[in-house]
Amino acid sequence: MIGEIPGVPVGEEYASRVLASEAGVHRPRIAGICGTQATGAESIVLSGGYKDDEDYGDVIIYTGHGGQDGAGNQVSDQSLDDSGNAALVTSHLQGLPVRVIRGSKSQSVYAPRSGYRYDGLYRVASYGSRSGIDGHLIWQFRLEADLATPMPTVREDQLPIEAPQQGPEQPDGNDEPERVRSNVQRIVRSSKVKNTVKLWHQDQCQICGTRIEVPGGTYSEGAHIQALGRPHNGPDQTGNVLCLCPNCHVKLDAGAIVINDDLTVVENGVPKGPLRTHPKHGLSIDCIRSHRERWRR
DNA sequence: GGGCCCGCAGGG
DNA sequence: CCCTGCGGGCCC
Repeated sequence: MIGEIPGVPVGEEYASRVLASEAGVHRPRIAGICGTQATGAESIVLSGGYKDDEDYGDVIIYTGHGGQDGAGNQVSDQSLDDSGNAALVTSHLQGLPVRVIRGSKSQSVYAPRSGYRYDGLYRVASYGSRSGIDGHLIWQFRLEADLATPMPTVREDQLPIEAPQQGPEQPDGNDEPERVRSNVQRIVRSSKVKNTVKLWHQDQCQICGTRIEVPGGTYSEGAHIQALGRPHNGPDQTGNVLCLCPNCHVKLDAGAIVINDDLTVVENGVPKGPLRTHPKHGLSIDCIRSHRERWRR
């Protein structure tokens, strides 16, 4: 289950991983990432197992899993083929929320004194690879707290991390990027209907054929033909959704592209060829007509 | 407190 | 099915 677990408030504590698992907050009993490439990540645990992690409370630099020996040393490179890491990529590409759980073994000042604590929803703002402390390739994910997610409590026996001091012995400039809460983070609504359509088309744009491939995944957008809500009142059904690249999505939404009843794509009055279709993906002619009527000119 | 080893659920 | 993974308890 992606997002909040009903009945589980932010700050809920669990004495053990087994109890957190039974509550559904973080189902795996050992692994730090729960999820798959297809669904995205449900939840992650910060438990001090990866020394390259950084925890600033509302921003977390989370290291993917894999490549370790039993003693917590990186002995080989990490990969995005690893299901947990690929799940975090999907969460980024689809803008999905990820539950964050902090464990007492984390070195962070935000770690709970004992056991595990659910700390709310975060988004995967970015990700990338680098050489880790132990010299092997690691993948890291920047998680940013949702606006509704409160700053976690600081352990009383530890001081919060001080910002780097500006002193005369400091070199000019500042390599440390300013930590500012990004409230322009794009939050893409994801629905079962859109995911179904995107899966049928394997993220290939039904208009231009583009399939955006990035490390760890592919990207497309589910676009409603007839817009939802007033005054258009389009249905949230697969017959009213297209799998599109971002460019064609904008063109469809703003009327640069309309579709004829015979599924010919028309861009600014010029026929461009047939819409790509899939046998399981029946389209609503009513919705196509309604969209065309909206942009009659 | 550290090392060990027995775990199980989730995922391919 | 087999394998892995930011446990956890027990022994020393």
